[in-house]
Amino acid sequence: MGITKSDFFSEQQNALANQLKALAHPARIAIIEFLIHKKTCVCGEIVNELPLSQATVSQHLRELKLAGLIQGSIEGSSICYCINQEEFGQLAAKISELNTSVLNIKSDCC
Amino acid sequence: MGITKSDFFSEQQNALANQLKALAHPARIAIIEFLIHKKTCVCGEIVNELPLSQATVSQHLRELKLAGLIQGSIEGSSICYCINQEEFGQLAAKISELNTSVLNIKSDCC
DNA sequence: AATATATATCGTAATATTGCGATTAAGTAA
DNA sequence: TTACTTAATCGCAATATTACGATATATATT
Repeated sequence: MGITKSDFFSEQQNALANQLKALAHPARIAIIEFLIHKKTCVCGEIVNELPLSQATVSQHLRELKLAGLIQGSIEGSSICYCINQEEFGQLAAKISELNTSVLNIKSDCC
Repeated sequence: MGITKSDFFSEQQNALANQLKALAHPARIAIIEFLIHKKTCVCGEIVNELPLSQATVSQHLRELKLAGLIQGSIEGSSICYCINQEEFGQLAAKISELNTSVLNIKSDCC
């Protein structure tokens, strides 16, 4: 008990849940928004932007990377991060698709 | 330590993170998909659809309700659930907006 | 080589989530 | 009223997440 019963759900459901979970933290949303705001790769500045320790920010970056939402490439002694536009687009598309279906619902009792 | 430092992030960032967190579980995605599939309010059937106990499903429904993504209304001795189309649409719009910004990024190093 | 800078990882404490059996609450039917 | 049905809540155990100091790693500079 206590563990998420992933085995009983579909690949798609688990995959979507994982990417959403990666986004579902204010610090990680702040990172994404910062990368959007900078409109390019960002080396190093992320730690200074957030009210969190370097270790914690690194952990958040790791989770976004694992979920495929950002990429990092070595640039000298630091690391450049940017959004994985392809993956982010696919996630947005899935949500949009769900919403299209939601709009088709004709509720009759709520 | 260990607690999410919500105070240091904006209202918007926390609100978005909360709604995403509500969606970020395969069981809760399955619930949303089931409500979409039925195309109307659903009374009672949700527990039978999921490989989880009644108590656990009720808890997931509660979280979706707290996040505003679904609504429940009393229908005799059972409860009818349906998606809150307005709230779901707003969440989808936020993600879509983020993605529009992401598409404007011209990465030069990743 | 020695030092400095940037980032990742380890270890650990605090907190949150997941899941379920048992119970409660509230309506329905007999 | 008593029994039945439906759904929420309680209490608890297992697991996961969040955060950070300390340490490790890896590149750059002197």
